[in-house]
This record gives sequence, C-alpha cells and structure tokens, in this order.
Amino acid sequence: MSAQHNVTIKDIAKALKLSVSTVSRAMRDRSEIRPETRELVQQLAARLNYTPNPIALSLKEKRSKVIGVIVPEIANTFCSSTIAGIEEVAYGRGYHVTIFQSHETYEREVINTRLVSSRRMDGLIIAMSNETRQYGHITDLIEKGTPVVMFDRVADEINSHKVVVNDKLGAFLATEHLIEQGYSKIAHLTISKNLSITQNRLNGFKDAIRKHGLSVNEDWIRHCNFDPADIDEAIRNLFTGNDKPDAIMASVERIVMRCIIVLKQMEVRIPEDCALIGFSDNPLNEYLNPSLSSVSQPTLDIGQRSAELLINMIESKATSPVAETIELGTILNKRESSAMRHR
Amino acid sequence: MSAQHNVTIKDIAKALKLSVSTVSRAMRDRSEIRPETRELVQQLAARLNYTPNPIALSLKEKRSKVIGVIVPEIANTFCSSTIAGIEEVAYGRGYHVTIFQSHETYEREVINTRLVSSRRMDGLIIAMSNETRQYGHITDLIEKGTPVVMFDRVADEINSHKVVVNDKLGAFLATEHLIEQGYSKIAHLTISKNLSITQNRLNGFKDAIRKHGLSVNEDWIRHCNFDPADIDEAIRNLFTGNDKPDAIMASVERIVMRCIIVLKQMEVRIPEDCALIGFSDNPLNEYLNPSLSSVSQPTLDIGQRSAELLINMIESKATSPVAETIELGTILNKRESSAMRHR
DNA sequence: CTGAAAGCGCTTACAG
DNA sequence: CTGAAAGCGCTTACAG
Repeated sequence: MSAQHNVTIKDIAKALKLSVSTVSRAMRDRSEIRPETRELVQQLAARLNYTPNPIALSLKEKRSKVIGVIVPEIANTFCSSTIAGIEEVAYGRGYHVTIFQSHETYEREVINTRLVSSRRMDGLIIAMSNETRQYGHITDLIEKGTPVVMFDRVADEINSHKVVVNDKLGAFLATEHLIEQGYSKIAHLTISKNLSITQNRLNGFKDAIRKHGLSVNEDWIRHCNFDPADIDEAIRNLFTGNDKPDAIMASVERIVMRCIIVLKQMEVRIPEDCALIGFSDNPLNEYLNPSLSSVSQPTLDIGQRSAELLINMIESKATSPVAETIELGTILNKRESSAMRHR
Repeated sequence: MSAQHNVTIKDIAKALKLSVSTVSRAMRDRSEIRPETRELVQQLAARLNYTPNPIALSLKEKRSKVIGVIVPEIANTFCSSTIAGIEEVAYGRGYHVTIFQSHETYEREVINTRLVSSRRMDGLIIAMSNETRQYGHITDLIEKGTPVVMFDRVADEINSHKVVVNDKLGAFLATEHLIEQGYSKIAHLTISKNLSITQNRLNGFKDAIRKHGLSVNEDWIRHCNFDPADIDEAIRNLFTGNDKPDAIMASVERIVMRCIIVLKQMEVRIPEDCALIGFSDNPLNEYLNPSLSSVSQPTLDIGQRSAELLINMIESKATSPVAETIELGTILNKRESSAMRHR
C-alpha cells in the first residue's frame, strides 16, 4: 500500500521469519520445500499482491522477455495489422513487444537495431526500410547471438528465418487480371530496387506481360523512394509523353494511395483513362471511389508466424538452426478500379 | 564478439587492471576521476562496443525507462496514429514504449494494467475500453505511485492528467452542419454510455438539435458495444419503422465504417437517402465513395502531449501534481456524404 | 527441509 | 584519485 514500494521476497521472508532462499523456493513450488511452508509463503504472497520483479529475473537469467519489432511506419495498415499478429503470439508466450519505426530511413533502422541490442532484447522481428542497402547492423546482431526473423521486406543476403508472401505470383495474377480486362499498356510503380519484394513483384509483373505477348516498357517501370513528392513525380511523368499507360500496377500501399490522389488531381479517371491495382491491405479499399482492386496479404498470419519462429528460436538452445522461409499466399480482390475496359 | 556475451564493466576493469567502481565512474564522467584514466576507460569501452546493461541499471535505480500504453485496438487509425505521437516523444526522452490492446474488453484491460505494474513500467498512458465501468485497476496503480495519463476515453472519476479533444464542440458543429445541409431527422450512433466521449459527443449532438428548434428523438440515439453484429443491428433498426432518419452522426470510426457497409447492403444511398458524418481519422476518408465527411482529431498531438505529461510526471519528484486536462481542437471536414439535401 | 553465500551488472557512500 | 563493500531483487549450488 505504501507508495512506490513493491513487495519483495525479502519482505515476505522477514514477515515469516524465513530466509529469502526458502521463500523463493516456496514460490516456485520446488519439491524440497515442506508443504506447510509453501502454503504459508504463497498465502502471504497472494495477500500482499506479490509479483516477482521481472527486472531482477532478467538480470539473473540474462534474458529480458522482450522482443523488438522494427517496421517502417506503424500507421501503415500492413504494419499495424502485422504487429497485432505478433503481439497476440508474443503475449501468449510471456513476451512483451517493443515497437520501433524506421520511418523508411537506413539511419533510424540502424539506431533502432542497436537499441534492440543495448536494451538486451531477446530477439528482433524486422521489415527492412526502403533505404537499406547494407545489412551490417543485422548481421552484427545475429553474430552476437540474437535471434532475428525478417518479414515482408527481407534480405536474401541474410541467413535468417523469413516470413513472406508469394509476391511474384501475387504480382503476376494482378497483372494478368489487368490484361484480361483489356489493358495492355501497363506501368509498374515500385520501391527501392534492392528490396526483395521489389524484385519479386517486378518479376511477376514482367512474366505476366510477356506471357500475354506484350512487351515490357522499361520507361513505365519506376522505382520511387518514400517521399510523397517523389512518388507523385513518378506518377506524373508517366503521363507526360505521347505514349501513356492505360493501367498502373503499384507494388505497395503507399504508392497506390498516391496514385488515387494524383490521378484525381490530373483528372485521369480510374479506370476509364487508367486502371489501377496494387498490393494494399486497407479494409476500406472496397469502399473507395472507385473501389480499389488489390492484392491483399494475410497480415495477421504474417505476424503470428514471425513471432512463433522467433520465440521458438529464442527458447531453443540450437546455436544455428537451419534458416526457414515461410511463404504465405495472397488474395486478388477484383474491384472497380480494374473494371473491364470498353473502348 | 563471442556469441551471447555482452561486454560488461567488469571486462573493462579486468583488461585495464582497474576496479569496477573506477570504470563505472569513468564512464559517467565523474569529476573525481583522473582524466587519463577516463580516456583509457572510455576508449576501450568504445572499442569493445560497451553499452551499459539497462536491466542492471533498472534494478539499481528502480525504474525501467519503459512506459506502457493500453489502447483498444492498435489497427485502428486513431490509435496507431496516437501511438506514433507517443513513441516520438518517448524515444526522444530515452523511454521505450510497450503497447497493449484491450480489444475493448474490461478483462484484458485489467490484465494489461496489472502487467504494467508487475513489469515495473514507469508509467501508463491509457484510453479506456468500451466495457470498462469500474476503475479500481487504474486507481490501484495510481495509489502505488505509478503515473497515469488518460487520453480520448478518459474517466471523470479518476484524478489524473488527461488529454482530450473538444468532443462536445466537435459533435455540435458536425450536427449543425447536417442541419444546415437540410437534414432534420438525425440519428446518433454511439458507444458505451459510461465513457466520457460518449456523453460529451451526445451532449454536443443534442445541443445542436435543440438550438435549431428540432426535437431529440431518443429512439434514434443508440448505444452499441464493439461487436460488429451489434452495431449492424443498431443501424438496421433505425430503418425498420415508418419514421426513418435522414442522416446519421456516428461517434467513432468503427461505427462510421459499419454505417458505410450496412447502408450499402440495405441500398440506402449516401447522402441521397441518408447523410453520414462521424468522428474518423482515416486518411482515406476523402477517397471513399462517397467521400466521407468527418470530425478529425489531432492524433499525433494527442500522443505527443500525453507522453510529455507522463514523462514530466515520472521525472518530477512531486508526489501528487495537480491533475491537468489538455483539450485540443478538432477539424470538421465537409465532404460528399453530407452534401446538401435536395428534395 | 532450510539457510548462508555467491552472483547477475551496475552505482555510490565510505575509506583511504 | 581509486578501491572494497553494500545493495537493487532474485535464484541456485552448496552446506548442514
């Protein structure tokens, strides 16, 4: 009841005229302890609302029961929903989650990764930032023995567990859908070249184009950074020349959203003048004007599987488990923004 | 470099043939230390990538530098954006943030609150769940000396710092806007009666109705819980009798979204058959079909101010500072869903 | 069955 | 200016 003081094992020991060792053992149901003593201790502990100090435990056992999560931006639907999945599993297994945002910068990502280490977190779940090209900060962590799981934006160079979706197939099907709807001049707006998802989605895109006997126009493949101005410029540039695309396939939610905004500003009608589809998990997609076709990802699953992999690693003594990659499926949602072309 | 072992002050002491006390003091720039010793220690520490173990520090100083945040649902735009604000301030001041979700249940909220305490977090920022009617878990925490700041869903009964928006005025202006647009049969869908925001928004709603000489129809004021089925039923019930509303003012994002969905299912056109406005911060509101009028809140600010209040409390020795309530403004966004009625 | 001791990594009042 | 000691709260190998 006295402010600022949590009851400790010592308080209980004193009250019961026992040693702290005995109290500790009684609390942990050690077999050596006499049943009466155990009862006595546990009852007083319950009465005093005793909870063991996790900080002391962490110090002793050299583990914090905290896992770090680094995502580009928490306010992004994909991220917040993935985090929800991570938290569900983590809390269920007695871990807490600390979330960091890289804000799509390499610098923040490195700082955050170091914090995971200096804060002695037990493991890291990360989706790389758009800017990241070197992975020293991650490999350092792994070499120090900290388990790492990557999801979504993973790095091929790193030998860790990974949770991804079938990006190539998802992009292929989305692109093929546009073609089947009558669009043939399809642009692809995407993010940094060196991210795994960029390459995979781009390959799926190209495969679909080629499969249907169309040719890939490299001018219509644009890599943007995460500055909205940069994305907007890329979109506008698509429409400056004589040869304009009649559809856009966007590789991430952020770009899809800018497309909606900029096409509206340019008075390019969706889908009449230009169809639109993209990877996007916003539950409101269905209610946009026009409703937005999208490739959606099993975000909750991605988070849950990532957390499971990570915690399994943390709790197994295996020094170097074989890296495992879990690939989950995507869903193609066909809506108005990619409606059949009529000319 | 050896796996699993972080370098400690002891390692440095041994390497330099100094005592740990000296190393500790050298690292903390204590004035007593000889400059040469300080240099020696700090250089070796830098070379070995020494970072002080925050867990040991926490144990010693009886503070964890972690603050807990309990929100109903992280995937909700309002929450994730508020959290972004909290994190920004917290990290800047050397704190980490652990996020908990109550999933709108009293039970989870209590569990989470106890975790904040048993995990020895330095403070709590909370928006109450829809179910919460008793506040014992919160007052217990406060009595134990843990600083608490409430935001959005605050409880009048609790004497703590609070960060809210001008809910009453926001609701008043939104309702008045509907009236000015020609709507006169306005329903109000809201959440649990015992939440502060519910009362304030309801009062603003009623004031506007009365100010314009209309009368409040209590049948059109419905309190929902957070089960989508319950919300859907409340919406449907509005349209069963002969006397149907011609506009809905919804008090929270979740309800606004269900309105969009259910009205569409019922083939009630927005705004022709029924206008819609609500408190909602989704950046996509503008691009919905029809675009959604809304009262938006300064979410980032709410988070920042909450974190500042909390950390100031944590770091001041003041045992019981005078509780302060910060009230921020809202913005009324007039869009198609509340377009002028023409009949 | 119970206790005293050592130790997790750190800080600081107390000696020297 | 530096070191030995105590202590934060806990656990466990070692005695008894």
